[in-house]
Amino acid sequence: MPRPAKIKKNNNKKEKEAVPAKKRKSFSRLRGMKDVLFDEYRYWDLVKSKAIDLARTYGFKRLDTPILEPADMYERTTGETSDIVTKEMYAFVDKGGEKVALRPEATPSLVRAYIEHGMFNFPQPIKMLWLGPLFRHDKPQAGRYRQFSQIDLEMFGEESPVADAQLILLAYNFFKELQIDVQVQINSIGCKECRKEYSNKLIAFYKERGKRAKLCPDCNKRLAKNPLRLLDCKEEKCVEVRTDAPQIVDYLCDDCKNHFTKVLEYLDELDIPYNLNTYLVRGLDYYTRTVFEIWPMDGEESRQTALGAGGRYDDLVEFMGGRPTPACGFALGVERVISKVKEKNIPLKQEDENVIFIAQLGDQARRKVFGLFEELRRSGFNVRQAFTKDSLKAQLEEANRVGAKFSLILGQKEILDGTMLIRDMESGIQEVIDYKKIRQELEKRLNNENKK
RNA sequence: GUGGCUAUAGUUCAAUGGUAGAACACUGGUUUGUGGCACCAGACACGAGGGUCCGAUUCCCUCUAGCCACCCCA
Repeated sequence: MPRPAKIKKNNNKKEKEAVPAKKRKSFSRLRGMKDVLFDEYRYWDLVKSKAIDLARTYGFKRLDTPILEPADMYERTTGETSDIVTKEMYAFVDKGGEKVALRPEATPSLVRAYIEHGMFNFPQPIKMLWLGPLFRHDKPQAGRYRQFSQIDLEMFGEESPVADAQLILLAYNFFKELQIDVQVQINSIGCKECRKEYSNKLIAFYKERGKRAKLCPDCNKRLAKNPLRLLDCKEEKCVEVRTDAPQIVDYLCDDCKNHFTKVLEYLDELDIPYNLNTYLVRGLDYYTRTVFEIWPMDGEESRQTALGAGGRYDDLVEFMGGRPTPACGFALGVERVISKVKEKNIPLKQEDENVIFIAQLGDQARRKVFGLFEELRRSGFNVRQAFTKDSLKAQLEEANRVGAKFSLILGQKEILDGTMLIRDMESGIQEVIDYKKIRQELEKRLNNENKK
């Protein structure tokens, strides 16, 4: 009976809309969202603490901003034509009728905070370290999630090229210390004035006869909307046309050229390997002058997803209603960095050392040992326990799992004698010790360990 | 948004048009006051819906999800 089958097939498509209404017995993660479980979290700790330590030594101070912000803040800064805003933003109207968005990037929030808290009255420059989740409704892929995290470093109120170079140095050191080989791609896209001039030249170039036909459809649109992005296209035909295109470095005004030259000089001075990439333009509207990306130096050239990116945005503070304030910054993609760390098999810190496990038998012992645990913990010992378990076997299993060096065991017999057992977990040898001398005994044994 | 590959236990993977296996992990036991090793036992899976068929985890379709590439981006 093939006929009923067809009818049902048609029904199937209609059911598609009804799926969410279906009763679900269990729940699963939303698309593109990740749970970070215990083992994975060790990598997060490594990456975050590296960023925090490094940033602190360069004088960056940490701050946080809300996850929810006014949606139009991004529309007006990130770019009304950018994919981030037009296609990927989690935006909705809240109960108060306000159009809000889950932040798709950090910089606008940080600029907003700078202005809102009158940070121009603080000693300049303001150096910020920010890290947290961002949201973009993308199609999930390698190194891309709908909720992802960035580490952001921003510097406000400093026009000097030293600032640019220092940020790049910081980013470079971050990767170096994580043992990830990277290369800095760098370019200058000038200021409002010289970029405009270059932009016109570029449009003129691409409008020369025959060229438009060779470009991909996207690039034809870009020509009207955002001509700089033509340089970014990876389509073979477009790359070919591009080779003869005018280069922005030749059109920078004196100030911009001077600024960029200095940035490069500092990088030379610091021995940071960089590639002057005249095709590098960033996707966000607010960048001026220096722009850069951090690329992994892999054998495979195919995947050239940036691990981090940033640049200068000298007009943004004023544009968002603040005083004219030069600024620059960059962002690192935490998930991408972590996947590189994993790829390189970079060793994580060792698990806890010198763990003392406390085991008990019977209610009376359990009660007594509660106090001992607290006492030892306060004295700085690395203590562990499994007081919910009754059998000694189960407790020693746990001791083994956490890699305990010694286990202290208290049972009825020991309570009566005023003693406790100390078991060396490696050798299995155990001795009876005076309950009152536990601390001394532990100190003695741990000292001996360290001497070895 | 477009395209390719995939979907079996907690994990990594098998097999099969007719009752789905292993390894590791987990729980219990050998040892009712002693972990690691060993041995024994146990629990746990065919992503969802539909079709073909006597019978589908297997073949077909749709959906969903994952991975990957494009777009874009960190």
